[in-house]
Amino acid sequence: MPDQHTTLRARRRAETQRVIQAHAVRLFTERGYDATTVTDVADAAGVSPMTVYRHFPTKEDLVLVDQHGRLVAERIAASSVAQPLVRRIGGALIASAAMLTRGDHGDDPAADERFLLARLRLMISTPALRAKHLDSQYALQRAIVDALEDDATDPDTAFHAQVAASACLAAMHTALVRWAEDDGRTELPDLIAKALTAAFGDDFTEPTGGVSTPRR
Amino acid sequence: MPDQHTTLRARRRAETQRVIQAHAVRLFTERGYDATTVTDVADAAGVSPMTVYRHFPTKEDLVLVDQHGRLVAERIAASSVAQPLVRRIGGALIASAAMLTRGDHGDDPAADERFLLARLRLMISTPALRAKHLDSQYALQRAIVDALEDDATDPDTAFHAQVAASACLAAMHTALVRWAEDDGRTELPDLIAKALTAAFGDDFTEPTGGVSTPRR
DNA sequence: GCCAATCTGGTAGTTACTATCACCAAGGTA
DNA sequence: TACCTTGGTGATAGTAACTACCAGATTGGC
Repeated sequence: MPDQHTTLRARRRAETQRVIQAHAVRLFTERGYDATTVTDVADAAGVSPMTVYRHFPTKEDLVLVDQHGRLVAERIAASSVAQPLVRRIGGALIASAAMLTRGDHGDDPAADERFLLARLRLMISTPALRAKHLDSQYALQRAIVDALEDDATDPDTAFHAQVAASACLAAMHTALVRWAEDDGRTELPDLIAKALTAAFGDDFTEPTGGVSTPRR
Repeated sequence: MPDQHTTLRARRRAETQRVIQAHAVRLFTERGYDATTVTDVADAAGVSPMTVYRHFPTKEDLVLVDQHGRLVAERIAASSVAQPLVRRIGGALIASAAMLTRGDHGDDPAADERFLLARLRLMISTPALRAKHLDSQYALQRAIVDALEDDATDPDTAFHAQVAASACLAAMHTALVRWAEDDGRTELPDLIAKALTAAFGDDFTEPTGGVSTPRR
C-alpha cells in the first residue's frame, strides 16, 4: 500500500470532501443552517446523502472539520519546556492562527480567509455548531495538556496544566469571536495576543527572564 | 392572577418536572444516555413523551437544567465595582458553587450533592451533553459581562471583560471536572479558588491592597 | 486481465423533535 | 352552585438526522 497521499483515490476523496464542504458552508450561509437539509447539500454537491455522511459523520462536521487542533498540538510539542505554561500554549495558539489566516495551500490566499470567516460566523451564530465547536476546543485542551509532556505524576501539576490550557483557549475563543465581528479586519494573531495579555498580563507578555513570579 | 408560586398548578408542575428529571438522570446513568430514549424516561416517570417535551425542550435539558447561571449573575451584579474583574467574577463563581453544594431546599442535603454529581458526570462523559453544557457556559459568559454593568462604551474595555469572564469560567469548568473525578470529596469552592489562583495568580488572590486571602 | 480494497448509492429502519387536534382539571366569577 | 377561561395532558402524524445493511462500480497492485 502506497502511504503517499497523492494516489488517485486519496486525491479524489480530498476533492469531493472539499466540494461538499464548500457547498455546505455556502448553503448554510445563504439559507441558514437549520433550514438546510443534508439532502440539500448532497444535491448541490452532486452526490448522494449517503456520500455526505461517509465524509462527514454529522451535519455539524460539514462546518467544523479543520486542521487547527493538529497544528496547535504540534507547536506545543515543539515549544521549549523552559517557558512558563501560558507562554508555551499562547505562543502555539498565535502561531497556528497565523498559519491558518495566511492560507496554507496556494491558489487564492484571501479565499482561505474568507472561507474561514464564513465558517466561524456559522459556528458563532448557530447554537448546534457553537456547542460542538466548544466541545472540540475542550478536546483540544486535553490534547494540549498531553502535548506539554509534563509527565505529570503530581496531580497538582496536572491540574495547573489543565487550568492554563482551558483559560488560554477561552481567551483565544473570545479573540476569534471578536475577529469575526470585525469581519477579519484586525490581524487574528494580534487579537489573540491581546486577549492573552488581558487575561494573564505580565505572565504572558514577559518571557522567562521576567521579574514576575516563576510560581508554583 | 395569584403571582405566588404556591398555587396548586405551579406546585404540581414543579413536582412533575422534578420527577421526570430524577428518572431521566437515573436511567441515563444506569443504561447510558444514548441507549435511553425519551420514551423510556416518559414511561419511567409515568407520563407521556409529549409531557416530557413540554417540560424539557430537548433531551439534553433533562440533565442540564439548573439555577447556576441565575445565581452567578445575581452575585456579579451585587459585587463591588471597585474590585478587579477576575476577583469579582471569581468570587461570584465560588459563592454560587458553595450555595449549590450546600443544597438549597432542605430535606436531605447530601442528596442534592449526589444528584449534582450524577448530572455532572453525565455532562462530562456524554459528548452531546458536554457540548451543550459548554455552550450554556458561553451564554453565562455573556450574562456575566452584562451583569458587570461596565457601561462599556470602550470596545477595549468590553473585550477585556469578555476575556476575563471566559477565562474564569474555563478555570471553573476545569475545577468542576476535577471535582467530579474526585467524587466530590474535595470542597468545590476550594477547588475553584485553586483553579483561579493557578490561572491568574496574584491578580486573583490579592485584592485591591488587601493582604493575602485565607486559602487552603 | 484479476482480485481485493475502497467508494458510492439505495432501502428501510430508529429517534429526537414539531404541529395540530381534542380532553380534562384548576380556579376565578356570577 | 354553575360557567367559562386557562393551562396541563395526550394521541396522531409528520420531518429530518442519522444508522445498519446490501449491492454495484471504480481503483490499484499482481
